[in-house]
Amino acid sequence: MAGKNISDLIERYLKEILAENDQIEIRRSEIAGLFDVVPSQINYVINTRFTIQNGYIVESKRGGGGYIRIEKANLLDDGEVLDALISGIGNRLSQRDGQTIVKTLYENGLIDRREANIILAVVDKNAYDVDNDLTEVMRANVLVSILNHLRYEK
Amino acid sequence: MAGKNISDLIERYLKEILAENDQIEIRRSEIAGLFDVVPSQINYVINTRFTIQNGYIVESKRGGGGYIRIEKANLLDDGEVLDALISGIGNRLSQRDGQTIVKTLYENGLIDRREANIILAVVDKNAYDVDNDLTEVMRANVLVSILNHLRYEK
DNA sequence: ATAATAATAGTCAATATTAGTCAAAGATTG
DNA sequence: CAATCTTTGACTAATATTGACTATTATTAT
Repeated sequence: MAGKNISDLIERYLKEILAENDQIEIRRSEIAGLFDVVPSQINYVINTRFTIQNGYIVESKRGGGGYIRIEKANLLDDGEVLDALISGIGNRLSQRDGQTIVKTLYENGLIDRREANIILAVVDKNAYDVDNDLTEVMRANVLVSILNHLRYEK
Repeated sequence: MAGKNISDLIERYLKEILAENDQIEIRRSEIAGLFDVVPSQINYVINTRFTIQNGYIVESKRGGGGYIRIEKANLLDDGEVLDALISGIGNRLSQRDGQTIVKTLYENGLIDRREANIILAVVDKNAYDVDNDLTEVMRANVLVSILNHLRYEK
């Protein structure tokens, strides 16, 4: 629990700031310098400790003036439904199963009609111009991405 | 929101003026001088931030009395907005351009915040678990599929 | 009129400045 | 000891900045 390793210290440092601001913007190299680690360790900390499951949204930009921004997500209380749906999706997903999931989301009040229609477009077999095997893989991935975004609102 | 590089500052400056006038006419070298950058950086800003996907139309003239004019595109109905956006998408689409499109959809009232959030999930770089080339192709396909669906709902 | 010159903007590629990925090596834990 | 987590760094990718060169239009000189 304490902070035996540097990643934990970096995590704690960032979370202390986030306790007072609901968003921070860092320069990766600065934080790395502060803790005397290689810059990519900051990515490691973010990928392991600031995920959406942990309640954080991370955005970044490269190039001059680049940054990494960490934001506290405003989590909704449908997390468990979403967890269940996500774990039910494997590596691939048929159009039919996708439609079933959309229906479940709608019936549980997680999305309205218009939102359902958008997601149905994503699940549609014509949305991917590749062979069926790859389509099923892509469909699974994209739908999971959507479900994860339904965890919070901006 | 981001604004630690000069291009962002120039963008913001121009958009502040455009918030009150629906068109502006600048002398490239003047703006460059104002921000102390080389003139061609103004082209960079325009090409990356004032495209049709962003909802702007740009015209210019060289020679004495030359100018660059930036105009807010005044698209009449939703169908026209969708046509313009779709025509700007080729076979591939970067995350950045995808985000720009979502923003334009929102600003034109075609989608609300929650819907924007869903489409952002589709456009997110983590939504496709394949190499970047294929991701860009898939992203273009799926987003076009969504845009076409937006035509027939309401 | 025509040609030369000045006054603009456009293009493109080199360089600079960031962040991201990935896998190997090392450390910790059970 | 095996599994997992952390640390490191070489390589990659995205974005921004710069400047040399080009293209277009207007003005001036002949």
